[in-house]
Amino acid sequence: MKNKRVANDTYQEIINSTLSAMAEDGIANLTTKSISKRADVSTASIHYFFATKDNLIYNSFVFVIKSIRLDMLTARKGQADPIKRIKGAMETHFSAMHLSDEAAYIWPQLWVHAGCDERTAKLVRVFGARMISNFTYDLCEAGMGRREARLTAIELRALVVGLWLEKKVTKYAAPQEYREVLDSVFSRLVEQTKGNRK
Amino acid sequence: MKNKRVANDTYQEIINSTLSAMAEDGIANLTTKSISKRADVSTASIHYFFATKDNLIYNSFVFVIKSIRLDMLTARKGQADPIKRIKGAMETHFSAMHLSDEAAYIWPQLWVHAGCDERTAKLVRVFGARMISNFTYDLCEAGMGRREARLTAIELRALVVGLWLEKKVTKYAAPQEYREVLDSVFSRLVEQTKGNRK
DNA sequence: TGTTAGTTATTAACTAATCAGTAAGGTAAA
DNA sequence: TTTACCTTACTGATTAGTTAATAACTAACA
Repeated sequence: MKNKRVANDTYQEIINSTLSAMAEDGIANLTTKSISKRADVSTASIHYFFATKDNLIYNSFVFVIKSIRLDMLTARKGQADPIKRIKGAMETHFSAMHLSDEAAYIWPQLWVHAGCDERTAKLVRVFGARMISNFTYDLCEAGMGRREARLTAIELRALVVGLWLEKKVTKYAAPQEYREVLDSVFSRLVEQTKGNRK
Repeated sequence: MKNKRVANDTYQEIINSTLSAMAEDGIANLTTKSISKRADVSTASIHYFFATKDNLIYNSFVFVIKSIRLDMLTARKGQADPIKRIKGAMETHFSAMHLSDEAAYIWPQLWVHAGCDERTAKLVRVFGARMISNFTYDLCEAGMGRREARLTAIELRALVVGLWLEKKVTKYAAPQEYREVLDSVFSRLVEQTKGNRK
């Protein structure tokens, strides 16, 4: 009954299992055994594909970042209105289509890991910088000055992260309240840029 | 050379060491041994004071939350202007006076732990809810309607969390830019409530 | 066409190190 | 002399990672 799967399946299954184990029990309780159980492979297979546990964790994070970046790119495409482009990107962050609900708990783990692993830190930094850069571009197109656009982009990015964290992790407001906040931010943004579109 | 410290010193030293070990190596690499080395006590002492490692982690988090809450209360006191009260609270979050710079890395760990430990989740929830409640009260006093005040409070709270996380963990903007963002948010807030103070 | 040689995927069984927690006893202050 | 504090020395469980063997497929060749 060996070799029942192709290699690529097993590789991805190990990553999926890593993410779901991490989401459920936290990175502190993540073991090769718990991962191997979920993926229904031996612990040796994990080392066959990823060499070390650390490397597996890093590659799982790479997968998450890539997935979200892809989703955001798709959401941006074919959207002519720059403010709507930002809205789409922010909402993608909330829904995270390609990822399971479990995997959404990965973000805080990513931040934690970035705090003590330079490779992961770089991953997070590059992703965030690109998001701010995109938002700045969009806001300029909507008629904002360069400086104001950048500051607003930083603010929007922080807002996504903050709202997302509160909704997913701490949840002390009702779910629809987070949506209302997001909506009111966008009507303010539309108001702010009204009249000076290029 | 035994018994060189009083119990309370050791107790607190273990908590401090837990926090700094967590900040440096992450909760995943937190061991009783690494803590005992930092605190310069035996691992048995940790169990003498806290029984289990889990309990030690929880109590360390309690200490962090209590410290920040105390700082925020102090910052609020004697400040008549409601908007400045909010500003003070948000800035406290950034400076976190009583805590070392290291300990500031604790927040993401707290969120992560809250994701898989109900006791910690409650701690975080109660703290955040109180902050939103305070902000809502202040905004009402500044002349906002109840509903708008609550939504703005949620937004401000998310902004603190987001900006703080980006500044401390991901840092892809320059340090003074985060300050500029915070300042522009407050001038907007002053503008928004101008004229309708009670 | 069937044999074989080689590659890839996978495992059971192991190891050496490390882990959280315990037991028993020592020390100093009250 | 009791009590609170703290240690050394241990334990059994668990850990990440290794090894040696093998199953399953691939392609070259006879």
